[in-house]
Amino acid sequence: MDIETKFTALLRDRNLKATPKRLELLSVVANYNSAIPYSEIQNKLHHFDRVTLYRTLNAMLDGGIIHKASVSSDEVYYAMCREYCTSECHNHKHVHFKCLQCLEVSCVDVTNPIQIQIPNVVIKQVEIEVSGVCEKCI
Amino acid sequence: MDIETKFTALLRDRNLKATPKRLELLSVVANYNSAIPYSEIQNKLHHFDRVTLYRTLNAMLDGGIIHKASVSSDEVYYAMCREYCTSECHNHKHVHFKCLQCLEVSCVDVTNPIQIQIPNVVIKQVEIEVSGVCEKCI
DNA sequence: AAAATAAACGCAACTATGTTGCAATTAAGG
DNA sequence: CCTTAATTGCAACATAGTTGCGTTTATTTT
Ligand SMILES: [Mn+2]
Ligand SMILES: [Mn+2]
Ligand SMILES: [Zn+2]
Ligand SMILES: [Zn+2]
Repeated sequence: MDIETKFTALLRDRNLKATPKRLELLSVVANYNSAIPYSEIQNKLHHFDRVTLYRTLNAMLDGGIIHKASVSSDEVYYAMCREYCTSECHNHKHVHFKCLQCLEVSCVDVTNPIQIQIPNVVIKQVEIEVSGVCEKCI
Repeated sequence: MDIETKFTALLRDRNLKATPKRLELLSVVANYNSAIPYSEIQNKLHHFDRVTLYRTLNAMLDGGIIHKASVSSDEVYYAMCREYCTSECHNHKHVHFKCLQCLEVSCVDVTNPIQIQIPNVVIKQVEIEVSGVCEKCI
């Protein structure tokens, strides 16, 4: 089964029409070797209307198909969800790493499970954003 | 030594003039019982010019006097720096917790040190954003 | 295969924050 | 009190977010 068929099935599974725009956006996000910055999506999809891009991204986020990987509140990055996610629950066990040199953001699985405890508090979600220097930039 | 004198000294230490605007902003941020959302700063300082607020916040961030406590990319929250920080290095050992119920964001010290390791990568900074339900909202 | 329908799309319009330049004001030091 | 460099307010521009609405289209129904 080719990637386009896969995306079509994925979209329909989330009750979203498999339109050319959505398939194109997904292929752009999926084919990027790391988390893709918003500006890069714009570059690659400059023929999209601004609002369409906005709504398409939101639909994918809401459908649990992509997720944000923003690190340190500058540009927003997007990456495919690997696990099964929904709008309410993005089940990511990984962390986001941003290289301060090449500005690449990637989703990284950590071996040792992160244990965070806060007294008298119910923890629902933990997001970890790591920055430093990546393998290529050392 | 009263709080205003303290802030004046703090500003001068970072080579920033201790102007009434800056002292007022700092007192607003410091007197808030948790991390203060941007909109709340605006409410309390509606007599500030938009650009002045923008530049004052930036000066405080750059001077390592306040820091951002943004959680999940909605509104930006600000809090006083407790440790000695600079623009390049905000030395925060704490995590940011956001209550999904009351939307309060707070800086929380964690007892057990968080250990994150990523192979072939130099880690410079780790930011942890926790969300859930706070003590008051349980 | 054609028709029906609900969703998706493009365009216009508006809001909000970020950002810069410049002239006027003001804090800090002598 | 004077000087000077920093700070502030205003105007102006940029960009992302957001909504409404008429048109188009993917998918379902006949
Ligand atoms: Mn990720
Ligand atoms: Mn904090
Ligand atoms: Zn790198
Ligand atoms: Zn709460």
